[in-house]
Amino acid sequence: MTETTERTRIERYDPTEIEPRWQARWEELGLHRTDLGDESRPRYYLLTMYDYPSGDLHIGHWYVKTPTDAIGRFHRMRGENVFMPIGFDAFGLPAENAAIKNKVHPFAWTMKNIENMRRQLRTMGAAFDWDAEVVTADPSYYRWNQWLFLRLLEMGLAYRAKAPVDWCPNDGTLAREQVEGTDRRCWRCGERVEKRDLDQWWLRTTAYADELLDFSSIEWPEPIRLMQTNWIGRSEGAEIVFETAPDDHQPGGDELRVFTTRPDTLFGATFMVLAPEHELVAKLTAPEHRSEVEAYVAAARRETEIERLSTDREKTGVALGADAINPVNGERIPIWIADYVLAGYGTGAIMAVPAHDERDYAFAEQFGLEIRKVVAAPGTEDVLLHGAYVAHATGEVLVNSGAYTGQGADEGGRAIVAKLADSGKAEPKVTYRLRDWLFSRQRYWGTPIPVVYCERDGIVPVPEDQLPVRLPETVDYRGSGDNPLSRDEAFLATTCPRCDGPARRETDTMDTFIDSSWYWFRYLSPNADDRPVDGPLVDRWTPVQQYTGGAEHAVMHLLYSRFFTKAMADAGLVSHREPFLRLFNQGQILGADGERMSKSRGNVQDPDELVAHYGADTVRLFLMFMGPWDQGGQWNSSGIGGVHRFLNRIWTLVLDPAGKEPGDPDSGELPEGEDDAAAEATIRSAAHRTLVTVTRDYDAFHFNTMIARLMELTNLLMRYRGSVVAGSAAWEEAIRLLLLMLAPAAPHITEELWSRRLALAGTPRSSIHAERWPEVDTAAAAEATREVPVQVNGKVRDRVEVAASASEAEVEALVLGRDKIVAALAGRAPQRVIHAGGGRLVNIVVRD
RNA sequence: GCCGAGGUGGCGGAAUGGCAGACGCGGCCGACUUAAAAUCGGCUGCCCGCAAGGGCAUCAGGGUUCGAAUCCCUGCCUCGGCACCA
Repeated sequence: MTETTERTRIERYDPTEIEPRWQARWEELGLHRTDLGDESRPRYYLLTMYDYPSGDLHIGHWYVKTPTDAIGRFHRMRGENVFMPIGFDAFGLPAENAAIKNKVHPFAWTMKNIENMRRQLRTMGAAFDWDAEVVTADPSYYRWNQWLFLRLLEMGLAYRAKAPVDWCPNDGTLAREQVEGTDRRCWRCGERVEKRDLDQWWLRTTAYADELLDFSSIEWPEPIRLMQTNWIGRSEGAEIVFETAPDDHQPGGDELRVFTTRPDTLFGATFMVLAPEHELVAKLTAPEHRSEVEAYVAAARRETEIERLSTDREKTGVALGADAINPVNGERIPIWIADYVLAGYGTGAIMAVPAHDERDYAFAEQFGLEIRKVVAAPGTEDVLLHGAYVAHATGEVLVNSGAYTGQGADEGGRAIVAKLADSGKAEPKVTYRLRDWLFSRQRYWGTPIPVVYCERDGIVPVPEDQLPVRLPETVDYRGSGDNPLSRDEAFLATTCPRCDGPARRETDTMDTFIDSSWYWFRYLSPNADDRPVDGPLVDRWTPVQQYTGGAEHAVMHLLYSRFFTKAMADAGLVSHREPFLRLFNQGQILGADGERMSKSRGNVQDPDELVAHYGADTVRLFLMFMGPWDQGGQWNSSGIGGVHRFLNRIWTLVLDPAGKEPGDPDSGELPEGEDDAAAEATIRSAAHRTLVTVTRDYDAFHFNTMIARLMELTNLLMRYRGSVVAGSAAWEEAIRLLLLMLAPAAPHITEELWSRRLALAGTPRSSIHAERWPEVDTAAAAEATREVPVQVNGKVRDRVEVAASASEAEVEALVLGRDKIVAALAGRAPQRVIHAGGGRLVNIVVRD
């Protein structure tokens, strides 16, 4: 029999057989169940964002989860007790919409999807601890949303109030961050959002505004921190009190408070602008302006329904026919209303300083109002303005500012505030862009808000022992507009817990972001039926060490979770104030067309198909190999064969080291100039050097280069396959290291090969995933010689091979004698010789 | 408009002050095969040259440096976030 036919007997690498077998086995062994009570090892809570059970896993889910799994497996091999739970964000609109469309109950639809996703998730071979699973639509979860809500209510962090809110005709009320784009569309359905005055439930996120700006105890990516910082939008300034001036139609004397970040420009205030919704508008409007003002206010109410093209459209507004008095100089200045002043920010009124604010400048130009320069950069005091001067130059001084003229702008501003403060006309003030979180929703498929409305006692919380307030199972959730729960008389009618009189239940449900604001705590005790979170476990296991997920949640989920953690800390439920110590945002996988993957575009890559063809290990590896994890990218499957071939080579290498490929010209020969000992040293050195970089790459989540290094090692071993050193101690060690290093990324093939090797060696079976991460042998990793590139004036002209231990003087002597260098120097004397990077390179500097 | 990330072969990308293009895809050539596939080996940035060798090259332009894809300045382009927040 020839070697060729012998070779054909080697079993083919067949992931479709191997992978389900090991997945079943791991589950049987409970390999991925975390003993939360194990204190013998350091704990590592690794969290990846749970998913909405839309029904289908797409490649994007794999892109987040499989590298995260590799991180978890790596940490486990490093001796840590890793907890990697998973669950489902199971409340939300798509279930309800699907229910309306297909006439299935949202619960049935959701649970069917979860079933399917559990199956798909298992095909990843990820080490999720399924025992910790939570499903937020389950009463055993959402009752604790209700419990937490009651606690927040007690603490004054939840409240009900009437305010102009964002309203989508399909989806009802929305949080501010759920309204997207200049033209203000609903983040879910894309419909135009309107403003409505409604009584709604709010969470007082603004109570933690300053603390939310402090990231000093967490390691989050700079872009996310910036986005949150900008979203919170802290502005320091002053509140200044203007008074209305008396005139024919009103007596004056009303306070008009404004917030400004530029009190130094107070002398430049030449008019005031109120938001159209401002409470004093009606009172201040002069009779001859009334019709015009009322028309403008009405138009502003419809504003969001009107085509809004861009933020730099023309300014509009109308004068009220009343004046205010500038407290700093007693000057009368006209009061206008305009929609560029927002009712919801600051005091809903501004002092307009056209000379030093672009918007005020545009408005003043539009309506011919006075523009008075009061701040000037040094030497520009007499220069005419051609636009608002807003820059902050050093040495700016006040001009046209009465007694303050000539003072530095900052110092003058402080002095003006201090002076006015004496008479109660000003106070330093900090204002935030952040608003409280509107979390009540007029939909069925969410957590019922546990309060009742009593005719006698008003709003009464449902007592704890009556939780959960369950969602009624049959309800007419079809149709739009009003709230489905309000159509269910049986749900609606109740008695007041306080007076036993007739009462009606709240029919709003909670925003699903409530569910995700604390779910990682619940993973630690998903079945506890007497408390939301387990104090001792929470103390031991949280904050989460590493969180992974998309950056699209920057100002929603990630900010809400920080808020909840702080609120829960203040409620005494947890002992720390930040949820996630380290955050990593992986990039997004786009469709082959460069667009977001979506069913409607038809550009969704189905992972099941790829798994059926190549196996999960190949898909995992390919996703990690594509590029840096935080970068994402356009889907293009054309390279996946290369990764699959890599796994095939490893398979061959391990199972058939002595094989000689038919047609391989070098097979069986050692590289020229290498004897057995040298070859073994080369192999050992390569394996240990690979271990150094691979360890570093796992730590830094640089999976693409990690895999490249393993490919290099594989390619190197491939050159020795069939030679006398194949099967040597060095070879065996390299194979062992290769499998261990690959195990976190490709768990199935490595487990299979590991078990076969153990069987061959007659050693008792054990999982590769229970092995310890190998130690580097630094002596073996060292190389005997190094190659030094030699530059002349920065251009590489030669390379020399020197002993690793060669001194700079030795290298220099050798280099200067080389033919190519002598030629390149062309008789010129070296002016300087630079030995760079600890002997990595030599640069000879000569002058022409 | 403001804030942020980025721009490197035909393609994904590597190198974050020291050999530009690791690794992979694709392509070309060869081995094996009746043949093809699979597999294995070699070559593959562009230009000049038979070759040895040389020149050019990291969006564009300038600067710092012995040395720049990397640092600085100016501009262009792509992607993400924000949307008149006083």
